[in-house]
Amino acid sequence: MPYDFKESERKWSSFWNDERIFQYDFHSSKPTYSIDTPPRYASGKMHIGHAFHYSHIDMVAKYHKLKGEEVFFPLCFDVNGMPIEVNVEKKYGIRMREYDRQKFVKLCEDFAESNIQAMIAQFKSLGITADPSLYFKTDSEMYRKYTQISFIRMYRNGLAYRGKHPVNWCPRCETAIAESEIVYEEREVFLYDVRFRGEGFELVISTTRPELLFACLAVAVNPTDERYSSFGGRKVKIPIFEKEVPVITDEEVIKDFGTGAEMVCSVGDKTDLRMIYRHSLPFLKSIDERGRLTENAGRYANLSVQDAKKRIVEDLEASGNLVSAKNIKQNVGTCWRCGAPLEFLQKEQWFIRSIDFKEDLKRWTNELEWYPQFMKKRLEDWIDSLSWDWVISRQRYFATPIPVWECENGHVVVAEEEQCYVDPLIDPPPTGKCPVCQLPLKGSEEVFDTWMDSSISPLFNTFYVRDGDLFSKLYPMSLRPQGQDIIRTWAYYSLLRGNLLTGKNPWKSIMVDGNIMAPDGRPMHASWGNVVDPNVLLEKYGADAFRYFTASCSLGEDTAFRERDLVRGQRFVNKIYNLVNFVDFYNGKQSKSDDLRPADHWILRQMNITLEQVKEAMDKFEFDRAARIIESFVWHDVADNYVEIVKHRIDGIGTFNTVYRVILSSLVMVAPIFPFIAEDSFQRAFRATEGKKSIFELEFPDKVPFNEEKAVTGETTVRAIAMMRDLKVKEKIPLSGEIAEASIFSDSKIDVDEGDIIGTIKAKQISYKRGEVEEKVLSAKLTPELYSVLREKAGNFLKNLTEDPKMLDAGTIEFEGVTIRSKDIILTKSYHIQGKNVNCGNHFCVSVSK
RNA sequence: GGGCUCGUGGUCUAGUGGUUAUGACAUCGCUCUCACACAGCGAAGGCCGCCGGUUCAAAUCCGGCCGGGCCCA
Repeated sequence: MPYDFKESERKWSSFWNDERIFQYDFHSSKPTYSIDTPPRYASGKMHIGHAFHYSHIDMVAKYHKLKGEEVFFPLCFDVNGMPIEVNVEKKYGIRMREYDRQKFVKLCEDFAESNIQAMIAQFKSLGITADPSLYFKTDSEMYRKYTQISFIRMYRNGLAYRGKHPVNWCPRCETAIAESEIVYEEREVFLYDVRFRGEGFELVISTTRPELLFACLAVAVNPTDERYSSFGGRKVKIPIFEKEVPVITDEEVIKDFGTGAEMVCSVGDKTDLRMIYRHSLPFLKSIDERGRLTENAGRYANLSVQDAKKRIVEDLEASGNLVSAKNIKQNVGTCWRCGAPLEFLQKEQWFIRSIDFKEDLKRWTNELEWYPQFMKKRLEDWIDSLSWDWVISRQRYFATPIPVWECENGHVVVAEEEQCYVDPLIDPPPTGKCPVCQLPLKGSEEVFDTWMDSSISPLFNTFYVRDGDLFSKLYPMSLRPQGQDIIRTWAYYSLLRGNLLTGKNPWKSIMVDGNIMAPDGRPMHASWGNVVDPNVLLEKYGADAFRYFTASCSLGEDTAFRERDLVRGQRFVNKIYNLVNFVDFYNGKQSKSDDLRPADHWILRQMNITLEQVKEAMDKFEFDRAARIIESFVWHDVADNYVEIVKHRIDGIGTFNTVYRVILSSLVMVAPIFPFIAEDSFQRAFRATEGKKSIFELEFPDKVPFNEEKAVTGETTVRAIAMMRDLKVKEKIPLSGEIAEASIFSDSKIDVDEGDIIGTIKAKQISYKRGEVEEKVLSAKLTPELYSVLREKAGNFLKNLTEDPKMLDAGTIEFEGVTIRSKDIILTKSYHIQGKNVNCGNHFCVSVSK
């Protein structure tokens, strides 16, 4: 009966769940390994990226459980924010801002909740055993309560404050637009070169927005631009408006865009915004909510942007200050709903101080262990590039309300911690009236940036505020696993919040994953038709095979999806299934006791090496490496070689115990990657003897003792047998057929286990022969050390050696004044024995005769 | 435009100084071999993206270019 992965997966995922195999035990004496699980976004269907990323995390969880740690791996969902709002708008054909706010929020909650059961089922189908007893949802009042409390604490410590910052604004819809609601379109626009005059010089700037001339705060040039090297710090006058502004230098100015001089306006685009912060320029309101110029524009006030542009260009031309105008293509941000070009508008916003902590942030970043290392650089670069504090307020509906009230004079009252969770649009303020001017207070309509919620996950997980004892036990967490795309958001904000609120990093290590690309190497997009559905794959190959693919992806790198890895994974699962059949079949059928033989010592040595290497790889989250090492051991050492050798003596207790132990250890090693076949195998063939409920209650195996000398003999035996079996196939002798004689050809004494050779290849006798082999040196390999000694003589030496291999016989060779030991040289030879097919390894050849 | 990253047989991947470059999938041969034909053994297939530099020696280090990916509040 072949392995029925569907039945097995159904059975064991329910078993793990029912038996609470992966439930965290708060009273355990084992050390805790805690994972700050990325809350899965509750917008619906499972994408292959989710399946990939959570499989990696699950491998870490299962590996650490097998290492004997108490694993804290919460099951959690992220529910706030715009994608769900958009889904709800689509589903019901409504528009958020035209709909009753509380009703809309309710629709969002229901929509998200309706997806969660399906997502839990998806996790189960992948063998992902996040712990339902550590469950949270970022829109629950319980969770939002701590988002609000953390804000209140930061506010009381002066870390949260109110200030002005631009938002993207649609002048037609008269509403704020989130970054992800912006649709960028390439449009033809005019680039105008405009003359600014200074004392004794003039400067021609290039701009696509002459209507903002009046809001020009400075003219910027690149500091490395030789044309303008003497201009920095001087003053120029804005044409028409005759206002004087400074010339500043900024590296962000692109030298070959237009004239290489540009005006910094309040606020034309994002570059302007960064320069305003960098050079401490004042904000000046230039455009109002309806997209008209403000009174700061003087006689152009109240004109629409388009009309003002036309009038100002005319006036520039009339006054001789317009040098030229030419067509260029430019990406313009437009409203996703109405297509109108967006404006940047100054609005009151809430901020969290972060610029003050740049140096601290870099230190905190450095204190983390990064996997892979290079991801750290991305966060450092991000911190370096910051120009303003974190803006945490959003003008949306479905998120945690900012717990503040305001009077009409702008005095702010912040909620008391005891009130939380609180919705200021529903609940009364703690003070009744404004304590400053006694006017009525109005609840804030603003909500938090969703990163305010998600970035307290390590605090929420560790019972911050809720339970001091647990908090000191669990914080900081062991690991933050996350995607590379959110380093500058989730990782950054969590690091900042964790430290500002507790004075400590939220985790010890961070593991950053890449993305799964479509098979064509591009990102998956529904519109490109290259989306791969993980459910189809699970149906076809099973979860273990899918996990094998995910394991084969190097951490931190983008990987194009490749179905053939699932094929390989499935075959490997099948291989394991059959190996366990072998063990199961012979279990208890031993009739005599026997001692370990060289091949047994050899397989134990190989197992020890494998255990060590797998541990090393898994500790560094190198799943691809771990998978390769295990596969090579299980498939080649164990299945192809060892099992063949022990078949003739499997009736011995010692032999069987070694097979049993090697295969059980292999199962434990592979269990984080292949949990289903590992559990299924354990239950079938090992549970009764091991006395544990699940394979995940075993411990990652320790090294076992073996005899090195015998292992070497074993290795030679294994090689000899492999070569002889190959010869039998070539000579068309059935592998089960008997042969008269097996011969070993060598110039020196070869130690082998004759019993295993005879037993495995079914030979009547073994003969040793010498001197009959004709050798030809094909190539020679030198150790790196030898290369560093020989240096430029290396090439010449190798040439001589190939022509005259006898020079090696001396043990040491004098070559152009250098002494060389022959054991530092590895020769590859070809061998011939007259009239006979032979197979050869490094030191000997073999042949078989019928 | 900037930062980081990847570019290796038909396809995908291992390998970060040492001279016939690892393995998988696909292809072709031979074998039902008593755990497994989802297997075993074997064969064919590569100017290691391009150009230049460092070195006795470069897929590997450095520089430039080309192409893919993530991010840029």
